[in-house]
Amino acid sequence: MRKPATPSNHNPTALLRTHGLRVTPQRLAVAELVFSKPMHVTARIVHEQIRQNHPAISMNTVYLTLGQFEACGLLKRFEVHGNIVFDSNTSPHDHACCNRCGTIIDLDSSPSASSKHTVQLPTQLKPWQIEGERRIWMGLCPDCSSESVL
Amino acid sequence: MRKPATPSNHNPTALLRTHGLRVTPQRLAVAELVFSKPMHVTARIVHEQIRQNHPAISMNTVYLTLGQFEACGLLKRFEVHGNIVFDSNTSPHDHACCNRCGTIIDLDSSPSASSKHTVQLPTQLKPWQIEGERRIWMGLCPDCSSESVL
DNA sequence: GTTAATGCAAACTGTTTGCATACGC
DNA sequence: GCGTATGCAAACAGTTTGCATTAAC
Repeated sequence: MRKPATPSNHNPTALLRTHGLRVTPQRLAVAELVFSKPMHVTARIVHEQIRQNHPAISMNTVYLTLGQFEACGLLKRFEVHGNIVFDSNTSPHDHACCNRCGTIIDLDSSPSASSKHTVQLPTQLKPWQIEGERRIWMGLCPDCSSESVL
Repeated sequence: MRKPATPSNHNPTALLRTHGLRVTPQRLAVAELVFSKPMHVTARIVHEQIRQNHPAISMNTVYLTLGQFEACGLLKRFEVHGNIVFDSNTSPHDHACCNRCGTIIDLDSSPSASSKHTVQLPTQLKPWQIEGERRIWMGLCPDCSSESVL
């Protein structure tokens, strides 16, 4: 039995260890949840989900854990409608958010879109030291927009 | 003395009246502040400013008034770092925000930029009913980035 | 006089902090 | 055993709500 050369995202324990984080049941549960697939979660959602198996987990722990995952580069944080949302897809991409149901989707960085990401720094920002850019589209998702017609 | 054909932004009283809002001293003070020039303000900032001349104005009134101005289309609301910011520039444009000092600037909709605004709807969003799009650049403004070198 | 705006206080949400205890290493 | 993670509670900021009073029309 040989250790894999690179830690797998599918092995939360290894993932925590390689980032210098102690492996605790709570942390493991959060990791299993948020790294199981690309997703967008708030602290509240994580807390509710984890509490099903760990009834005693506190919001404090959830916030701390998500913050540490972000500090490690495992999660990205953004805001929508005043809520902090953590995204397990850490590659640069835009989002769309449904104003009615709150669904958030990732937008592909298509070839044309990705060139946008790298080139089009507005000339006004040349004297700035830009660290990143966030773009979010707002509107109604297909489900909600069809409902609103009815 | 003749009434001008179109109400001027420089006449806050007329501005309120043409939008069906009663003219009260507090509302007038808020209007004079936020429409005097393009600016970005939070409810707290408005409250602090107005209180210098209207010591009794409440946060409730500020929130209500800003919300009404938004409903009338006189202000646009966006978020940055978890704060609700009201923008008296209601034409579509992007923002840049300094992560250190919090300064927010408007980005010009240059010819090339404005074409972006109209055309580049990601194909993924075709089944969506998109109402708008927000883009914000984060980083250090010229002042803060030069300080960080020292 | 009718209706809406105001101010006060309280409620509420999301987030952060302090601290004693429990537990991974 | 050492040092960090946890849970609890309290603090905190920003925002919203309820309601009696006041003021605009």
